Amino acid sequence: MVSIKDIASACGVSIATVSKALNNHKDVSEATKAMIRETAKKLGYLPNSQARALKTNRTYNLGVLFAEQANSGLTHSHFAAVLNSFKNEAESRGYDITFISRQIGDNKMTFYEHCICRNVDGVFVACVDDFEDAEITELLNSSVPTVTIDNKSPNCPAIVSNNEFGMRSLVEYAYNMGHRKIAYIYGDTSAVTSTRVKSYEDTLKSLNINIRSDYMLQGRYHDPITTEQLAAQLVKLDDPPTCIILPDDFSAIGAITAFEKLNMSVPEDISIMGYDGIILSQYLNPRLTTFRQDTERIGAEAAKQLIALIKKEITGNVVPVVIDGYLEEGSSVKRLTDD
Amino acid sequence: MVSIKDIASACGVSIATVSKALNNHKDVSEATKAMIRETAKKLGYLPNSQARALKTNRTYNLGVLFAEQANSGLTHSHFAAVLNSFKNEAESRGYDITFISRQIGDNKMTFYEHCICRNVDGVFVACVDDFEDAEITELLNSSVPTVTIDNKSPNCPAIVSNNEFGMRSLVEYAYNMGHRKIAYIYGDTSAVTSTRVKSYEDTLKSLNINIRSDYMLQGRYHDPITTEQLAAQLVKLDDPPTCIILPDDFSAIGAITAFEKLNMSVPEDISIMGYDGIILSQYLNPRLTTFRQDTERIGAEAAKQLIALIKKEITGNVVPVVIDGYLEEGSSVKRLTDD
DNA sequence: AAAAATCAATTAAACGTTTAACCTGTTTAC
DNA sequence: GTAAACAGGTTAAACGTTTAATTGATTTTT
Repeated sequence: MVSIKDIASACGVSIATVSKALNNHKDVSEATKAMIRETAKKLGYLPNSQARALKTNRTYNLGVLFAEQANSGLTHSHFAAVLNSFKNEAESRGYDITFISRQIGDNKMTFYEHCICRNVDGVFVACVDDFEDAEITELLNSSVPTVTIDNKSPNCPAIVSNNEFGMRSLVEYAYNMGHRKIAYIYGDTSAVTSTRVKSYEDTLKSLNINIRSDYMLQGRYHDPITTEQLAAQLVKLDDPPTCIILPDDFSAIGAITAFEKLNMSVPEDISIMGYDGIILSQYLNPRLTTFRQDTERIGAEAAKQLIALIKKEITGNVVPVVIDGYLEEGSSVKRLTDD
Repeated sequence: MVSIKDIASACGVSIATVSKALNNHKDVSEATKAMIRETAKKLGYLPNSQARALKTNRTYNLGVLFAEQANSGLTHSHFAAVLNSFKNEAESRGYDITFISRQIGDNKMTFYEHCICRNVDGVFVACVDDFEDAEITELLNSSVPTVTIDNKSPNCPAIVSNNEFGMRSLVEYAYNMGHRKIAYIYGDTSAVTSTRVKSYEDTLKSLNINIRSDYMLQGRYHDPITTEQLAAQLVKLDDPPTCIILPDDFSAIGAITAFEKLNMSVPEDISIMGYDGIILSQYLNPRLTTFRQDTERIGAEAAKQLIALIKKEITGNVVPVVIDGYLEEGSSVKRLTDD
């Protein structure tokens, strides 16, 4: 590969001059710069990013931590969409993105160690549902600039979807459609879940509806199998709900499966609502009423915040950026006549 | 950060000894190795991957080129699934993956140049439908180890899904269901498309069905909008087809939309078939009959081949690895009574 | 007992950059 | 006319590794 040294000897100047010319420093004459740039192009010179990083400690590389309990990875529609917009935004600002794993070559390591080895400028912790995990906290408490989504940590900027508003929208929608027996299968224990659960309860209260513990079941995110069992359980209650809110759209498939097996039809016999608003949701039968998260903005905002943090334009102690969404009305909720 | 130098002075040995000890060379005594490893751990030493790469020219980093005309990126279910298994396989073998863009910092560059700058060990060209593109050929003809999918190039190993078999399966299935008027909306011009078109034509011939040009329309991959128009066009023919094969499952949504608007129901009024077998396909209404590609194996095989190529265990001139799939029978094709 | 081989370490150069410090010649200031 | 400022360079060190060449001591061979 052609290096700065080759350009230097071709131009009859020192390598320092070449470096400064290519980085457009002020103490190289325009004439020399022009000549250096020209020969650089002619020789097909390309800077070696690791040599540069070694000196400057800047890699223009962002780590992405993409792991969750369900381990669906990139096939997880919602997170894939978030990552996609993160990627687009980061790339347009000159940053590459690299997935953070637990190994480089033969060396096993923690996520944090991986970041240090690779010297990423910062890391986007996406698609993580357990922020209590030892490896995650190690990373979040480290000096590596970090941005998270859906996590309220004092340590690093966070992009949070407006889960309070989202859940309220869903419950109020069901209420307005005449439902009073609204069940909720919620996901794995997490900040998102507790926000949604609180909002579910608060909204019911504000609507003067009693909170029933038999209508609240802990399920799992992105897990149709678990959801299927729980949904079946709910409709077999003596006093079953008329509407069920599911942890996410993909899990809603589980509920649909459960009702098919029980020969119940949606929304005639039972109404359901999802969360996320993935593309799939609008092609399910019936179209799913769900709360659409703005994945486009979430990802882009995460990239902006992370880069701002890297450039020290902001500090870690910021108030989370809240991204709104909207209720996507499908046809999975029946309007009850007795309303 | 703690470097090899710190360990050296802590242990009272030279940095060379430390390096060799940590890389487990033979010419360091076991006792010294043990002591060095111990202090390395105690000091929290982590190797700097760019310094190492600078000397060794091995980054343990694989580039991924992920771009197609529709520009749906990671939200493209089929390619996301392929990438996911590629990622899993690569990571389990100690390789990181980094997306290849056209910029690093403020420097704009071609894909090839990006690979050189970052010094990736190899690159996986996925999700590219135009292998004639100047930037793609520049990369494929370069010295960068490369693996492609769905592309037959003499230059680099390729993983190809068995499109001949896939299309034949679909056509024969339709035939066996009694269909004789089988149309095909095919995707953008590419090796995949021509293989499928040829297989479509060959299969019809072998079944003694005439090939009708009005039943063959060029559409686009992953583009429900275009497909919607073309599907509508097909059913308005004087002698319309009874079954339509679509370029992929996502585009099938376009056909479904078209028929909804025309008040036609699937499969009662018209039968359709997709291609890919994305998760979504089995939750469409009706469930889509489609040819399921083995994304799991395609991605994993791509990673294996690429790493083998990097390690020079294989040369570039290999016969493409063909991955089979299977027909996923849904309920979008009607059994015709007149059979 | 001398020569050869082996072991365990060190020295020093190299990978491709960046950058602080220095140098030299010209211009400006008064 | 001399000092100061500046423009446009160069030198050399450094970033954190790896590794070929070397050294010196011990062991083995004959």
